[in-house]
Formats: sequence, structure tokens, C-alpha cells
Amino acid sequence: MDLLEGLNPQQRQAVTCAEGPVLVLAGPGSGKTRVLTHRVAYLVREVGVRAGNILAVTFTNKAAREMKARLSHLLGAECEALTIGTFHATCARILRREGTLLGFAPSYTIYDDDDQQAVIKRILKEMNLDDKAYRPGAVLSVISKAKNDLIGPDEFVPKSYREGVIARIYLRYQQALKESNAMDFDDLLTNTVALWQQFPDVLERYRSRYRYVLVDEFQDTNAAQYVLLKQLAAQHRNLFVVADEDQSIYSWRGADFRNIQRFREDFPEAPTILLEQNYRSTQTILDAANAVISRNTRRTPKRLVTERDRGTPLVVHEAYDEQEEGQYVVREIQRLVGEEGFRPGDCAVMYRTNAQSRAVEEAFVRAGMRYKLVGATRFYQRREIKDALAYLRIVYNPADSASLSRVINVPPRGLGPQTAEALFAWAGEQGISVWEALHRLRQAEQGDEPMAHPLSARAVKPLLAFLALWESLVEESKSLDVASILQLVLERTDYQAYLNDGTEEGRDRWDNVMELLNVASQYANMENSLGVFLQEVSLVADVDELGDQPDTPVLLTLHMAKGLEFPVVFIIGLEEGILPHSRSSGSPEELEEERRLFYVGMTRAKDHLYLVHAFRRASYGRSAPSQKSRFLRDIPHHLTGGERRTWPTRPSAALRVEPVAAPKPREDARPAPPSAPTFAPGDRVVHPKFGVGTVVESRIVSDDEQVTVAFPSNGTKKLLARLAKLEKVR
DNA sequence: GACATCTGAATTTTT
DNA sequence: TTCAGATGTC
Repeated sequence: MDLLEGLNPQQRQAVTCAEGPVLVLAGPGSGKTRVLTHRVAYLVREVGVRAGNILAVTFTNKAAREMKARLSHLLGAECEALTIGTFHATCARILRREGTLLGFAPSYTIYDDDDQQAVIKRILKEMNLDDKAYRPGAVLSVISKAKNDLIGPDEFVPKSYREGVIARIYLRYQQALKESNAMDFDDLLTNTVALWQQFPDVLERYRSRYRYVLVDEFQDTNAAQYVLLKQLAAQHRNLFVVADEDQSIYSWRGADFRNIQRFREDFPEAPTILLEQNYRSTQTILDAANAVISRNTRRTPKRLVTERDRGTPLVVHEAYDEQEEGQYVVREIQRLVGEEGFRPGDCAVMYRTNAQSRAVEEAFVRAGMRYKLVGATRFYQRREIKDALAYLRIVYNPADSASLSRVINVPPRGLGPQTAEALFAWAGEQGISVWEALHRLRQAEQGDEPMAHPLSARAVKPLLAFLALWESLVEESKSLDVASILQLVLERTDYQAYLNDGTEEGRDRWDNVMELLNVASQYANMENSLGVFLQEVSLVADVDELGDQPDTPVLLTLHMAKGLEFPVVFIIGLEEGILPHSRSSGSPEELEEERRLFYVGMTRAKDHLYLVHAFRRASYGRSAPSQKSRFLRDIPHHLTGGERRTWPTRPSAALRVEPVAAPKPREDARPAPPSAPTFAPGDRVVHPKFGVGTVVESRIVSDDEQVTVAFPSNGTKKLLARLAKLEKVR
């Protein structure tokens, strides 16, 4: 296959200039993924670079996966040796190997937002600070900002009394993470930078390994990431970055598109290649997007052109309120599918804030139409999933105190907040982990010489019972894979009984846990499956889940839409206060970022673009009139079919989506359950522990059969056929 | 210590 | 509207 076939001259240039730094400024839809993959393939096939010497960094795991998939087509087996991943995943892997140099065991835990909050809350308590005055979220955002700028707790210079306090929290927070053998997201980057700074020989190793570095979405890198790249590429200078400043939408997370300027200064020999040819959208959509983005002052003017025809005008639509907005969208999708030959999966609905999805979802449900909601469902954020993962984490990394405090009393075992706090404080005083503290407690209680400890007599027994449970899990986990460990955890903690409170919610939660077990079982035949599983699970993002989904419309935020494309795009909530968001209209910089966000959304569309706003909108309970977004005024009239509205004919029969007996929409695709239950009510069964019993009910849950059995001597139990060794008896 | 009920407070985007 | 935290009861 000719790697250059079908590429335009600019793309070709980007693919083939082999040595030295390169800056590619790529507009939306200009085929930059193609350029990146073909360049990697070109380096390997034509230049003779060894695949093992190439590092490609992407923004999401999904992008990494896609790139790998494409490269396996282009390169075959050779692509296995490539390193392709997000900054975070790549750093996490490096730190697994080298983290001991910084004092982190390879089993370190990656803390997510909730874990971070938990740590901060504990510190606030410890320092006797009011969590109203120092809201954990606010404190964390200051800390995160500092980390993104590579400012450690020691270098943090407070500019106010408040910041002085935060500086002390920051210091304590880093200590706490270290004690827990844990890192937060930002630490993955900063610790890698620190590692390379402090150990030049290690840096040297990675420099000679990653001789060619390619970076996607470079405009969304932060200072730490930029330093990382500079460290790596300082000598060989083979740094290839692809950027679009107009699509920089993560400045609130520390991203700084001025890195593009820095790159130009630090690598002055780099040629700049412009990709302005758009292969995605109609000229009308591009013209509208150009009109919007050209209002931004801080940018290099670009002209996006396409060879496609003008296409249809944009549709600007005013709905009465958010309900009708949703109904309008659904009805329009139905029309496009019914009359214009689009598939449901061709359509995407985009919005500024997750809360906006609700009304749209309701409209889909009312219409009996399936849809896929990206994010918000947040599988890995669910309580039961986090509990299960926390168990796995303390098994893998017994120092992990945030996970421990999460599950120490889940299910309830008599270890309430008082006891937990006393235990943690006692461990803290002695400078040891809770794991060790519990061992000391056992010695004190069972050893010959009694030792003083602050734990109440009543708490000792459940504490020691918990330690025994924990120890047995740690011990047995050594010879088991993740899925088996998880099963063991579920059995030993009787977690199912805890979740199954008879409500539908309880059943759903258990289903989720089974789904997690399902995911875990995919890691079965792997070296260190527990560690691999935990790491990958810590780094998944919502967009990553947007895989081979059923053919349904997709609902997602504008942020998550970056990098995607759809034949039909609806952007809803085009109102002042929402887009631009009220929290981001303070400074011109923020306003420009809001505009970029809108631009990103518009340029996702291939054929049809709908811009929808509502006359009034309810925000938490109260409904109020709204004003249409200033961004709409930037679009020339001749590009839209004029503005349409469907009210005040409300309530109009034409608009109402008729409720249909709706199949319950599933937000997450599940594998098809096994066919029929093997057990039926009335069956007599025998269980190794509970003895003989009678089946009350049996149903398929996820991919296992859940059997409810009444045991005369042990009461009624819900059992999983896969776990419990149930046998039918005559 | 566990659970139910009440209150009031806060709402952006997420690797 | 939703949710976390506080309060009250057993």
C-alpha cells in the first residue's frame, strides 16, 4: 500500500519530513489523525525507524485505541512495539517501573476526584478548618493549578492569607498521598517530570528509547506536559506536534495553547505546516463556523475550505422551553431517519452542561426511542462500583487509606465514623499505615504485653475481624486473577445481600457489580491482572466508552465531542448563561474559550447542523425567560434558513411526541444474557454451605443466573449460579 | 452505631 | 432539582 496515496500536498509534507521538530496546525476535519498514523507508518516502513522507538501521545484512550487499530492495518504485527497512549497512561506506566526511585511502590493507587476530596476532607478535619470556608473542591482546584504549572508545595507562594492556609493543606495533602502510596492525576505528570529531573540516567534511557515523539491535540497540553515533552525531545528534537488553537477548550484544567508559541520559540527550526483542507463538512457549515470563530482575537487567521458543495442551510430553532427543545430534537431525528435516510446513529445532540441532557432524555423515552448518553452515567463513578474497586485497591495496595476509609464499614460492620477516625488518627500519630496499625492492635490485644491504644473496647472485635478479612484477601489474591479476587471479595463481604435491599435500585446496583465482574474477567489470563486492571480502570474517560455502540443517537457534552464527527449535529441550549456559560463570561479569555467550544460543536457536523435555543428554561426548579446566545448573532443570515419556532402554537398536536410503549432505554450496552434459567421455582437444590433448599425465584442478571433459594436452616439467600456451587437434587 | 428524616446549599467543562 | 451533611430516634 502506498502510504502517501490520497494525501494532499500539505498532508504529504507532514507525513514525510522525517527528522527534527514539526508543527502542524490542523483545522477541524483536515485529516490530522490520518496524518499522524501515516507518519508513524512512514517512519517505520520508509525511514526504517524501529517501532519501539516511537511514542505517540493522544488526548483520550479512545483516540489511542483508534490510532492503534489503524496502524495495525498499516503495519501489521510491527505496531505492537509502538507506544501509543495518553499522557496520563504513559506516565502511569513509567512510574510503575521507576516510581520506587521517588519512594512509590509499583502498586501505587491512582486517586480520582472522589478520593482526592476524601483526603482533603480528612486533612481539613485534622487541621480544624471549616469545610465551608475551604471547600474541598476549591482547595483542590488551587492545588491542581499549581501542579499543572509544576509548582510543588514547597515552592507555592501564597498571595493571600487564604492561599497561605491552602499552601499548608497542599503540603499535608502530598504527604498523605505519599503515605497512602497514591498519586492523583496531576501527580502522574509532575512525578514523571521530577523523576527525569532527579535521575538523568533514567531520562537518558527514555530519550534513547523514544527517539520519535508525536503529540495530538497539542493545544490542550499544560505546562507540565510541555516540560515532559521538552525533556524527552531536547536532544533528538524529533517532536511532531499537531495543534489547533481554535479547538483549545481545556484551559480551566490548566491547558495553555500558548504552548504552541513556546514550541515555536524552543524549536525555531520547526517548519509549520497548515492543514486547511476540510474533508468533513459542507461549505455552509464551514462558513458559519468560520464566522463564529473569527470573532476571537487571539488566533492565527485560518481559512477552512472544502471540496464539498454548499449543502443545506443551518437550522436555527427556538423552542418554548427545555421540554419542547427535547421534543423538537427527537421529532427532527425521527423525520431525518424516516424521510431522509439517515440512521439514528448518525445523529448527535450536544450541550454545554450535563444537566441539559435530562430533558432530551425524557423526550427520547417518551418517544420510545433508544439513545446513548455519553458520560453522566459514569459507570466507574457509581457507589457500588467504587466500593468494589476500593476493596480491590486495598488488596493490591494496603497503604491506600482513601479506599480503606471508603469500605471499612461497607457493608456495615460496626465500624462507624468514630471508630474509623480514631483508627486513622492513631495510625497517623505513629506515622504508620492503617494496615500496620491494625496489626499492632492485634498484638496489643492478643500479645503478652498489653499496649495502649485509643480504640474503644467495643470496636476492637469488629476491627480485628476486618483485619482478618483483609489479610485473607491479600493472602489469597496472590494466586488469583482479578475476577476471582473480586468474586472472593463479594462472597466474603456478603456484598450482594448488602446491595439487594429488595428495591429495583438495589438490583440495578448488583447488576452493575456483575458488569464490573464481567469487565474484570477479560483480564483473566494476564500477568499481574489485578494491577493492570486497576490502572486501566483508573484512567478511563467517558468518551472512551463511546465504542462500537448500537445504532442510536448520541447525547454528549461539547467537550466530549472534540475529535468526533456526525452527519447530523444538534447543539442545544444556545442561550446566554448556558453557552456562553454564566461562570465563564467574566473575562474576554473565558468568553473566547466558550466561543471555541461552540466552534468545536459546529465543526463536528458533516451534513446538517441544528442550533436550538429555548424561550424559557428551568434551572433547578425555577423556570425563567432566557435570552438567545450572542454567538448566534455571529452567523450570517444567508447561511441559515431563517429562524423557526414552534410556539406559541403550544400545545400543538404536531409537536407532541406521542408516548409509545417504550422499551426501557439502556444507557450502557450489555452483552446478551444467556438464554433460559437452569433453575425454576420449586426446584430442590443443595448448596455446599447452606445445605438443601427450595428455589423461590430465578432470573438472568447480566450474564449470570441469580437464584433465590429458601434454606430451612439458613433463611433465604440470593445466589449467583456462577459463584455458588448449586446442584439440583431430586 | 444504624437508619430515617430534614434541612439548606449549590449547581461547568474532565485526563 | 438534587444531594450532602446534620439532626433525631431506636
